[in-house]
Amino acid sequence: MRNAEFDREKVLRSAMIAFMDKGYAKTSMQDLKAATGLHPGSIYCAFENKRGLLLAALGQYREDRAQEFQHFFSAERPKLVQLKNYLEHVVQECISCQAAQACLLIKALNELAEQDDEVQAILIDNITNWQTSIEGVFSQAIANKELIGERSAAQLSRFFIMGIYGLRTYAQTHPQADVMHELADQLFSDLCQE
Amino acid sequence: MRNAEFDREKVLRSAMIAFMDKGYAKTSMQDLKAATGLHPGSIYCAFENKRGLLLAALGQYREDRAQEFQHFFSAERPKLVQLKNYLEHVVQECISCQAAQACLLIKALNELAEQDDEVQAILIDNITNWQTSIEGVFSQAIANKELIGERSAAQLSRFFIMGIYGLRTYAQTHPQADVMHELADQLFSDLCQE
DNA sequence: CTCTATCTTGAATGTTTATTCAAGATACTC
DNA sequence: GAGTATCTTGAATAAACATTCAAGATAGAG
Repeated sequence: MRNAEFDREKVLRSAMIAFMDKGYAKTSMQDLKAATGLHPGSIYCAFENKRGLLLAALGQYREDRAQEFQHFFSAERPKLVQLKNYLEHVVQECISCQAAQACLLIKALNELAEQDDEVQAILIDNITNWQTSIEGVFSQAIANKELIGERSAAQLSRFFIMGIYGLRTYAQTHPQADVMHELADQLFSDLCQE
Repeated sequence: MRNAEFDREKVLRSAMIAFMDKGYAKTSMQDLKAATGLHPGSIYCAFENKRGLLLAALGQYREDRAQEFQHFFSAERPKLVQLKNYLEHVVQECISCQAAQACLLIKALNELAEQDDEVQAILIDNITNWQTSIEGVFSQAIANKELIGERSAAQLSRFFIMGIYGLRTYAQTHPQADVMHELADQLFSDLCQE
C-alpha cells in the first residue's frame, strides 16, 4: 500500500490559477505540470484527463468561494455593511491581481459554455447558488429594516451581481484604483438609496 | 491580372462570428474555411495567418460598431432617449442571439489579453474609443439640461459602460427577457435619477 | 484568341498537443 | 526486513493543428 504524495487542494489551486491565466484550451499539460508539480501520468491517474482536472478545480473553487462567503456574512452585523465590505473585497481582487485572477467561473463560462454542456451546467449551477446566497443577505437586510424595500431582495441581488460582473470586466481594461472604487461606491449607493 | 474573388467584409464578418462562437484558440483553420468559404491558402495569402485574420476581423468589428453608434446617436434628439434605445438594443442582442454573439472585444480580451500584448492594446484602444464616444453623449445630455449633472459625464459614462458589461455577462447565465429588461431599466433610472 | 499574372486549391509538412504505458521508486503490511 | 500494492516518472504515441507550396484555374491585357 502507498498513499498519494501530493496535496490535492494545493494542486487544484495551482491548476485554477493556470487555467485562469491562459484559459483552458491554451493551458497545456506542460503548463499544468509546471504549475502543479505533477507529471502527466499522475494527473491522468488522479483526474482522468485535462477536463477532469478542470472539473476538480471547479469543485475546489466552489468550496473556496463558499468559505469566503461565510467569512463575510456569517457574523450578526448590519448586512449593508457586510455587503459593502464584500464589494470592497471584489474591487481589491480586481485591482491587486494583474487581471489574471478574474473569476474562474466567468472565465470558464466565456470560453467553454458553447462547447461543453456539462461544464456549462456546473458553472451556471455554481453561479446560481452564489446568487441565491446574495439574495438571502438582501432579504435579511430588508427584514432588519436596513433598506426600505422598494425593490425586492431578488431585484437587488440581481443588480448587485450585475454590478460585480461589470466591475470585473471594467477592471480588465482600466484597472485604476480610484475609478474602480468610484464605480463600486456608485453601485452601492444606487442600491441603498431608492 | 486578376482580382480576388471573395468579399472581404463578408469574410471578416464570418470570421468574427466563428471566433465569437468557439473562441480564438478553439477555432481551427477548418472551422474558418467552413465559415468563410476560403481555403487555407487563400486565408494565408490575404491575411498572413490566423492571427492576421483575427486582427482584420477586429478592424471590421470596430467599423461596424462605429456605424452602429452613428445610427443611434447622430440625430438631433434628446440624448437620454437615444441612450435608452441604445441600451435596449444591447439587451436585445443579449437575449436574441444564443449568447454566441457576445461582444467580440470582451471575448477576445478575456481569452487573449494576457498572451498577446499587441492584441490587448488594440482591444483596449477600441474600447477606450467607445467609452469616449459614450462620454460625449452624456456631455451633450448635461449641456442640454437633460440631467442635473450631479455626476460628471465621465462618471456617468463609466457607470453606463460597467452596466453594459454586467448585462452582457449576466445574460450568459440567465438570459431571460424580463430579468434583462428589469436590469437595464434599473441601470438607466439610476443614471438619470440622482 | 493567347498569354500571363494572379488567384485558388488541397494535399503535404512539421510542430504542438493530450494521452498512454511500462519501468522504476516508494511507503505500508506482516 | 522482505514483499507487494500503489504511486511516480517521462519517453513513446497518435491525433490535431497551423502553415506551406506546387499544381491547376481563371480573369484581364494586348
